[in-house]
Amino acid sequence: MAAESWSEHRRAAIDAAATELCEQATDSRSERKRTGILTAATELFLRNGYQGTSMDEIASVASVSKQTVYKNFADKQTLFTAIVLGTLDRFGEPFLAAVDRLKDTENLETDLVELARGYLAAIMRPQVLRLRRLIIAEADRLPELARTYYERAPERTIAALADCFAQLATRGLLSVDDPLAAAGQFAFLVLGQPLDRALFCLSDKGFREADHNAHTDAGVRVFLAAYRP
Amino acid sequence: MAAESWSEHRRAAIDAAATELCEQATDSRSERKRTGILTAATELFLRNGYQGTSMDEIASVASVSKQTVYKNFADKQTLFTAIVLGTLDRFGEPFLAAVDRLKDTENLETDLVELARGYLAAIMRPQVLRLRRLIIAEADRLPELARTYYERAPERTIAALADCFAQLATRGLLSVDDPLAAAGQFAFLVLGQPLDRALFCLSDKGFREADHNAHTDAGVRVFLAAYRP
DNA sequence: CCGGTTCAGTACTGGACCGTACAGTACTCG
DNA sequence: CGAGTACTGTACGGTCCAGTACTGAACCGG
Repeated sequence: MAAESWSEHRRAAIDAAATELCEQATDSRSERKRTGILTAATELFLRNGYQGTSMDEIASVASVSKQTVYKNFADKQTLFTAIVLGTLDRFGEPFLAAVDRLKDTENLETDLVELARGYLAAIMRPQVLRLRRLIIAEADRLPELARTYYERAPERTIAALADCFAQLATRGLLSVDDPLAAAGQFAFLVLGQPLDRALFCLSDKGFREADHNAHTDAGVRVFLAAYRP
Repeated sequence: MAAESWSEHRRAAIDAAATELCEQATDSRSERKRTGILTAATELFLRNGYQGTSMDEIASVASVSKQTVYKNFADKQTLFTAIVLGTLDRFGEPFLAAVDRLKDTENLETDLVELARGYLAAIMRPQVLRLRRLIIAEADRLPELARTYYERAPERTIAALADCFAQLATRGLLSVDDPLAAAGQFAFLVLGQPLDRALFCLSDKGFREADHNAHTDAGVRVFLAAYRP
């Protein structure tokens, strides 16, 4: 039963990612309705939360009958997980590519700062923050989903960083004996405080770019102080 | 209106803290009922969340009529904020004292590791984690409460750490020019990854004490590499 | 021990919302 | 163009829950 629900998650996620990617191409009417439901539901879930969003509302915003919603998604949870896993994949990829590029850096310090700034900017986007909060909020009701998110977003990113740091170590640019630990330290030196604050004060725009840059630079400085050969 | 609701929060918090502190002393019947409601509601809110807890349930667990609940607390939100601010004060104090003691350390490295371990252990207690998740989950509905929690828990702790680091700097034991930034870095080197993971996988007991200690020690090592004179 | 207050128990109101049913309409494809 | 499918609109059943109303009983100060 758990496995069945799980494979359903996977399918839904793949569908979501696919439809999101090709936006509104040569799709039949059904497909267009489906994407309309997905975008409307994404918007509403991210803005009003899971409990705060009703299926009637989703149908209304998507300009679709409620019955059509239920024809495409068995129930509210299925729709929700489809959206979470879809947006997850959509936002995660670009940064992983940036991490991979860092392996070949010619100027570690500069590029590491740039990577860190991009990392922070990526995770501090309101949509990403809202998604994070949403999943944390529903982690009791949907533990499987929360775990999947954790594995496919933060953990995956840190693993990629670790891979990168290991590579840099073989090039003699870093001196790390435990790349995974170093990656975690790097991530939370850069993200920790802003992310924590944002989880509580999402509405607050108080953090300006300048602060973020200063914070990021200081974090990288500490990291390099510990791991520069 | 905002100010009024705010002062109500304050009063409720003070009441809660007071009643919690003197446990079950020489209180009149009303007071005993009130504490009963608070403990029952705390238990239920922390275990089942805000939406997952009904006022009927609270009354039932507290062995009290629903009307009595409403006589003591105007509505569900008021009761909730009273509990959050009460438990906040109850859990925050001990660690702040430990931070203060570090100012007079004779062996910085050892004591810093010990402090870090205590910090992590304190924040990884299930009750604290649940409270954190609860507040994050309701941050949209109760932004004022979320902000208050942030200021009185994480921010306050980091400020205390900064104060301590500044003191250690004057003693020549650390070399910090921005104590607040250093405190934030210390905090998230130690807490960041375990806390982030726990927010998503609360049920998962996967993190053992040994892992925590190794993680903490590594974090302190990085911190000292950057800030040792 | 007595008069007023407080409380338990319970029932009720009003509303939100998930998921389904159904009858009629629009679309698609052979 | 016609058969079959998908969609609309609306209404409905069932459930849950916050907050109120009311009655009789327990408590407490004087």
